[in-house]
Amino acid sequence: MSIPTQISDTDLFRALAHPARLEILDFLRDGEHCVCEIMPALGYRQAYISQQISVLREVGLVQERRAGARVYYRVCEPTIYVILDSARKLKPVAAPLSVNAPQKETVLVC
Amino acid sequence: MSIPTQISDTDLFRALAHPARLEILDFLRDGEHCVCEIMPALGYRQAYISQQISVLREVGLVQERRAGARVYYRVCEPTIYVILDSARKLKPVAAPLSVNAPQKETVLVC
DNA sequence: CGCAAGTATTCAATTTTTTGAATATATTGA
DNA sequence: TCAATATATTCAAAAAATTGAATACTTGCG
Repeated sequence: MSIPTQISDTDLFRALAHPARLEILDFLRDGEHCVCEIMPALGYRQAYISQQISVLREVGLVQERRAGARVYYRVCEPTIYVILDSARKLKPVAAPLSVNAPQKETVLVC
Repeated sequence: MSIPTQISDTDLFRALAHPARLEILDFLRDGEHCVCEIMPALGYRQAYISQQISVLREVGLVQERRAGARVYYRVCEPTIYVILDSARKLKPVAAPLSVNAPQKETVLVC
């Protein structure tokens, strides 16, 4: 119940390191949506979506707006889309690991 | 032992969701460094650094260059610094959660 | 009030991640 | 070849994340 004064960068990345949460964030790109709209769009159970959204809320990525029995969520940090898009633009150069020539040099003991 | 053809965005964020790995990435901002340089700079054990670097390697963020007994690591995806810097620029607005006025509107059953 | 729709929370079992310890591998030089 | 330096890997115990199930809460309406 403490007021989350400052969210650490690792906490933010942890929140993003989850497929369903990324789907939710993507679904909120065009503005706010309530859980009952997200549910059929992404095909998850209601409780599951609430759980994941609560993680996004904890790190301050989304904000809620109550409208009757419904709660509309919206991303309150547009910067996360910069982050998401940058992450997806990363090249898939994951492997090669070109081990170059030994490159003789003065070797000092660490 | 498979060739990591494509790294998912969640895998990338998972790799970033760790304080020591972020420290390593930050330390590599100014270019390549070997484990024995990272060790004293960050104050972690050798094996620990190797473990964390191996995670960064798996997602293709760093590349190695052997020079004698040493292995120099460098970030091969400069874009991650865009991501890191963007993440840190996020406002700490994590809490307020201004629950607005109910805002009467036509309510449809989901 | 009582019910139904919409949403949130709690709990437990499973899975994954973390991390220290031990050990293995690679390279260089005597 | 042996020893020393540098790095990587393996393993197991602890900690944390995931997720389904059950349940609680909130709102509006009759």
